[in-house]
This record gives sequence, C-alpha cells and structure tokens, in this order.
Amino acid sequence: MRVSRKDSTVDQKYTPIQIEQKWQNFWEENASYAVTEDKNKQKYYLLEMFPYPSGRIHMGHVRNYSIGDVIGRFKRMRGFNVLHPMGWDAFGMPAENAAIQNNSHPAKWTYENIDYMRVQLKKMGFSYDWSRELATCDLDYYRWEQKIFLDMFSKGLAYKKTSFVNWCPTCETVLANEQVEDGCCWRCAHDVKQKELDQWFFRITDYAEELLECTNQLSGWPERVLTMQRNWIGKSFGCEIDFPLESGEGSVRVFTTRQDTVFGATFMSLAPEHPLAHKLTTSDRKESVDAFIEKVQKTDRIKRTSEDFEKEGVFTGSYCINPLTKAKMPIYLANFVLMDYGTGAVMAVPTHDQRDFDFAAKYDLPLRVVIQPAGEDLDPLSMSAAYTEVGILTNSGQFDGMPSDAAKESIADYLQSAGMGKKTVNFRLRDWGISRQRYWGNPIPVIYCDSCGVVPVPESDLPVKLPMDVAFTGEGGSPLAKLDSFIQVPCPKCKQPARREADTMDTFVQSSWYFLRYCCPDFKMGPLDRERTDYWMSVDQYIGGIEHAVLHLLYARFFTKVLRDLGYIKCDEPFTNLLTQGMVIKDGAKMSKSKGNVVDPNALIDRYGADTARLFSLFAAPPEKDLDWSDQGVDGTFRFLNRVWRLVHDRLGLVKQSGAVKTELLTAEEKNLRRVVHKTIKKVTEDIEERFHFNTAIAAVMELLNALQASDLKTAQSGPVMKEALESMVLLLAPFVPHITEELWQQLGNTTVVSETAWPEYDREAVVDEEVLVVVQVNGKLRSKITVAAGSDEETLKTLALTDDKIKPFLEGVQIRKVICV
RNA sequence: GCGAGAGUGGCGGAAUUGGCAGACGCACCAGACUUAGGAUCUGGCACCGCAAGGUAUAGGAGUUCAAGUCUCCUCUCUCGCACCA
Repeated sequence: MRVSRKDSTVDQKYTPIQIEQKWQNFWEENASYAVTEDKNKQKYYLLEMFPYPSGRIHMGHVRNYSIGDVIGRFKRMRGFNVLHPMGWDAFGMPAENAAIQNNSHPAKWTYENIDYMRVQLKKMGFSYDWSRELATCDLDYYRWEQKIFLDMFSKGLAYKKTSFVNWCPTCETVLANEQVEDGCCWRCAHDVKQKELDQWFFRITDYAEELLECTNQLSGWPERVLTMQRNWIGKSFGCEIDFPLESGEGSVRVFTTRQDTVFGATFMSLAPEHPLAHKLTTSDRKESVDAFIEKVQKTDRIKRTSEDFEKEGVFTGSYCINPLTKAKMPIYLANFVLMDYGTGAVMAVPTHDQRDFDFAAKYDLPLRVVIQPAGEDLDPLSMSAAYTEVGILTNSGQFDGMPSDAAKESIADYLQSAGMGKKTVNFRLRDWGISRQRYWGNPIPVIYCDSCGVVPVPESDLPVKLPMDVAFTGEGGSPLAKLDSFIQVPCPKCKQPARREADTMDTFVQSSWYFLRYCCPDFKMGPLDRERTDYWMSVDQYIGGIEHAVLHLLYARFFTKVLRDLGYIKCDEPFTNLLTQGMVIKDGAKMSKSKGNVVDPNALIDRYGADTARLFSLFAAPPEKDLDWSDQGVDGTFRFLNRVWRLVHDRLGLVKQSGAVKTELLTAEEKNLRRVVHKTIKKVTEDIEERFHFNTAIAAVMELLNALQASDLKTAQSGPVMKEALESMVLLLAPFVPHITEELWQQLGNTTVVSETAWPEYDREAVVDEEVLVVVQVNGKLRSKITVAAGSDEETLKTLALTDDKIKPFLEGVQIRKVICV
C-alpha cells in the first residue's frame, strides 16, 4: 500500500518550518518546560555549559544542546522532575572589543547578541525552562557574586598580593595559570609575558587536598578529565630540609621528593628570584650574579621552563652545609629552578638527577654516587647520565645497604627527629588570580584608603554597579581606572577620600556558580536560596567540551566547596556525571571561521528544519567522539524524517479502525512485527538510558521504519498492531526530533502532547523469539546456520546440527571429540 | 619522557557479557516509476574468486571449541602534562 505523490494532498507533505513554528509557539505559550521543586517526584538536574553570547550559535552549540535535550526530554517522559536551564556567560573581552570598534557599549552588544541567540536556541526546539534564564552581566547576578567575594574576603579566601603574573599584552590583562596554553593566551593566542602586579587571588590551594581527594568519588566523570585535574593539582610527597649556611647565619630550605639521595647532594641551586639570592652573593660575584638575574628575567617563562632550554647558572660565592655529610656545598643560582614550586631552592644531586648532572658537568661540580643499581657499580668518573631509578644506598652512612624506597622513609624520619627537616606534601596548584584590568566584568567590591588600608565595600552598599557612562577608546588600559566618578569614593570606615578598586573579576568566577543560581534565579535575599538549591543540587548530568577539563570544571568544584563551607549549600561536588562531547569537524579540521569550514545552523534550519539539524548531529557519531560533518549525511537524515512522515500518513487509514491489540488473534506476521516494535523499544531505552548511544538508538528506529515499510498487514488486528507500532516509533523519536513527533502524534488521533506522554515500556512477552537462528561451527569455523524453535534442548540442537546437510561433509571420516552448545 | 585514549569497508560508524564482523546511514552500481528527477521505490555493495570456498578488525605472538573483544610485544595517531626538584 503506497500513496504516490500525485494522490497526496498538499498538507501531507512534511513541512518542517511550519510544524516547528507551531510547536515552539505551543511550548512557549504553555511554559511546557518550566519546573518547580516537587518533592513527590524524583528530581533530575540536567545542564549544558552555557554559551558566551558571541553573536550567533555555532554547530558546537547545536551538538552540545541537542545531546542535552535528548536526555532532558527522555528523563521527563520517564517521569523525572527535570530542571533544564539556559543562560549566558556574558561578561568578557569580545564585548569590550566590539564596543571599542563600534564606539558603542559592551552591554548593548551583549544584550543584542543574547536576544538574537535566544531566538536561535528557541528555533532549535530545546526544552529549557526559560523562566530561569540568567545572564552573568545582569546586576541581579553579579551583585550576589560580590557578596560571595566579601564572604570569601572575610574568611581569608580572597586576598591580595604582589606577584609575577601572566600578562597578555593584546588583551591587556592578567591571566590565571589555567588560562595560559603553551605559553599563549587561551583566548587570543598571543605570547604571555610575566609582569609584577598587585592582584587579588582566591585561595584555591586551601582546597587542593579535598579537590584531589574527591576526584576518587567522581565515578561519573571521564577518567581523562580526572587525570588532568589530578595532574594539575600535582600532589607530591617529600621532605623539606634545611641546609645551614656556612656563615652560620640561617639556612636554605629545600623541597625534595628524593630525600634518599641527600648524601649525594653536592651543591645547591636557587631560583634567581629567591629572596636570599642577593644576600648570599659575595661582593666579588656581584657583577656576574646581577647580570645573570637580569638575563633570566628577560627570558620569558615559557622558554625558561621548556626542557630543552640550556641549563645555566652562576655561583653566588657562598656555601651551605649538607646536614648529613657535613660537606661544603657551593650555592648557585640556576635558570631552571622555579620560585613558585616547592621552596625555590633545590638540593642538587648530580648523580641521580639529570638536570643536576648536566649542570654539574657544565660547571665542573663534584659527583657522589649514593644509589647503586642491582648488580652494578656506578663510577662517578665514567657516568654519562644520572641514574634516577631505585637501587641500594651507598656512601650514605648508617643507611648504606638499604633499598632506596625504604631509605626515603628512614631518612625522612631521621631528618625530622634530628630537627633538620620535616616530611611534607607539595602541590603544583597555585592560587587563582582573579583580577582583570578590564571594564566588562564584575567589579571587585573593595576600596583602598590611605589610613584604613584595604576596606571591603559594606554589604549595605552593594552592589557596586558597573558605570554606564564610559568611553571605550581602546587606549590606555581599563576605562574604569580612568573614571573618577567611579574611582573616587569616601572610605566606608573613616569617610576620608579613598579609591575604589578598578579591576574586575575573571569571567571564570561567574561560571563557577551559575549552576547554583539556576536553582533560584529570582532569589532576592542573597546569592542562593538554601532550600531550593538543596533540592536541585547536585547537577545530575553536565555536558560540555573537554577544553574546560581543568579551567571551569576545577573552579566550579572549588566554588562549590567554598559555598558549602560558607553555609550556602549542602553538596560537596557540583556535577555528579560529566559528559564531554567531541568537537565538530569538517574537512579534517575543527569548524572555525579562520578555517572557513563552518556550517551555519541558521542555514541548516531554514533548509531542513531544526529536527534534521538535531538528528544529524546525534546520529553521525556517539556524543563523546568528534563529529565529522557531512552535508550528504544531513540529506540522508532529512530523507529519513520524510519517510517517517510518509509512512505514518500512508498508514493512517489502517490505524483509524483500531482498538486494543488482542495478542491471541495475531497472525504470524503481526506477531513478528510486534516483536520488532518491542525489541526496538527495549534497545532505544537502553541505548539512551545506560549508554547515551544516541546513534545506535536512532539506527534502531531506522530499522523499525524499514520493517514497518516492508510490512503489509490486512487482518482485523492489523489496525491495532500498526497503531501501536507507529505510536511507539513516534514516541521513541520524540527526544531526538520533538517537533515532527508532536505533529504526527496529533495526526494519529491523540489529544495529549508527546512531551507529557510516558515513555513506552516494552512488552516482555512480545519480545520473546519463537524461533532462533543457531550458528553451527566445526573446529571454530562457521559452517551452517539452522533455525530452531526457541527453547529447544541441547539434545535436539545436537541432532539437528550433526545431521545438517552442510555439516555432514565436514564430519565424514572424522572422530567427533566434543560438542559444545552455547 | 610521563599519563590517558584510539586504530574495523570508499566514508561516518555498529558489534552491550569472548559466540554470525561490518547493524544503521552516506557514497557508489543496477533496475522500476516518471515529461522530468538532486524526488520516490526495489535490489546490490569488505577483499580475492565464475563458483565451491578462502582471506580480513594497525602488525606479530599467545590463551580458547570460539578473539575486533582477553594476555604479551611492536608500530601509528590523537589528547593532556612536562626542567615540578
């Protein structure tokens, strides 16, 4: 039964544009996806990383949000109370740059972009609770962030210090360590320089231990991301050891993880920035030391910290004493020693550390072997490289003969009891520098007074509003710093003239807690409504790009713990499950304007509709893998939706006379068709729920469509069977393509809407096979396939297999040793 | 160098617990319908072979009645970290 095009009426053609508009209006008017805290339902908090309002959405957004929407719609149909919010990561540089270019204001540019992109997202048919929409540049958002800042300030978690920071000359602002990639700015890719500035920091290092420890509980996160976070936090166990100065005045403290090699330490290397550097320099060495320090400071950090950079140093003229050997050790400054790791001083063991070995070779410093590999006898004179593996201690006094692993423990204990050092733990993680010398961000709510010092803005004076009467010239740094009406304020304490902080907060601060504010975006009494936040948190499923593995995802974890300790929330970790979706690739490269390989979602929607755009991005690859864009693949997806549309319309006549399926009256063909239907329900449910394998779920529905199309049912039961089949197909597709399925659902005679309909359950009896195909192998090779009744016993199978025409020839003249039945 | 992941047709990808390798889709080929087709439908499509059959999951060994899947070695690619003491 096929309806040719000529017989079709016009309204039977699939017209995505009209259908999608119709249902988007319906969802909007009915606020279909708005939710409240319902204690009788199980909550499900679903979140995709919110976009920066750059102007228009791109394919990465389409993919990210389509993945999320499948999960959201599926969970809703499964009966969950689904919170699925959307908002805007709205502060940041591009808005300010656009303002400079267009002689306009960042707020105008940002809000215009938001308005445009909101329309785009609505055109995609995503099931957001738009009543919770927020933009981080809204006063109602950033005012509460200022409150959080003050809380952190009063707890000592926000503090100011002068230090060398990463400076991007193009962006004219500071960058956190996490925001420097390969020595370049994460945003503009320009070389990052070092600059000494007075900056605000968040004490993320206070949480290093917990942030590390909790990675072990995040079983719903990709191992890759956890590994990256663990490496970034970089915990190492070792010792701090004091090396007394030869002069008798004080000592140099080092951090080492190789205290088993202390007896081999023959010289000392300090970072050129080390506070003792100048004090230790003898007058005759002053000239060369100063020259060296200047040279190192001119070298950029990236070069300096690359492994192939030549190790150089200079002798200070001073000595210290090895506390265990009592030997005199010359103190050097060395370019490879970093001030911000450990103590900025390294005990040099040239025999067992390659860097020290190279350094010793260059400056002709003494070598002393203290660890011997099993069955070898290292001779310092003939060594060509450091020996860095485990071994047996030698030349190490009372520790001689001990395995190096055990010696680590014993020597640490000995040093500690002798008061020469202590066991310690060191982290690679640095505090998070949040000051940005830019306008379009959240003002740091602090005032500087000559007599009172750093004074936090009193809570009653919050919020510190971003002034709107600002000129964006693009010259001479942040416009805020030059705006007297903003800068000049009386000191809140002494009322004398004082100055407001001109820096704004890193935009990553806003994204560190937006997921919490979504729980109570209208709350007026503080940053967070404890009751509502506790109901929704934590986020059950978070979805976004891998590029945030250490940036945003680490900061958000840190903030969650801080806000917990401040009493705002209960939960310890923000995101229970994390899905990192792959990139969208075209012609072998990531889609980007600069490569000229972008596909504009608008064009796609106009030509095929949002359902096709969604379906293709879900079908072409599993979510966590990169997606290879194919225009022809999009055509194929569109074709599939047309086939679905036509099939339902072609079978409408059959479906109209339907009642309930009476299983006892079904023909074999009808039973087979039902089996396919219910097997598909089972597979699609499991693929979505357990694995997020949307591509195979869609493939299963495609198979169902193929089976339905091939079927030709004619009996009295055909109507009910077909109706069940078509309705199941429509419901199974609903999370992927919500518009066309609503329309078809209605056309099938339903008065409900799909989004409020329960997800289909498969019938356990209907999926049972009556016959099964059994594969017969001889000596591990496939030789025949036989069809047997389901549940046949082993004996029957054996007989059938051994007498099978295709099997017999293989058994002639051979002794059967074993028959295995699976 | 360290850590993580991957390698399957012309392409994107299936194979969930060791049990028919290549589902589904794209591309391609043939046919049907058509005034027409960039529409639709039917069939074909890993490789070699007319066929029977044989060979195939980066390469090599192994375990097993049976290996894409488990073990060992090698190669290649991607990502992250990297002078971190």
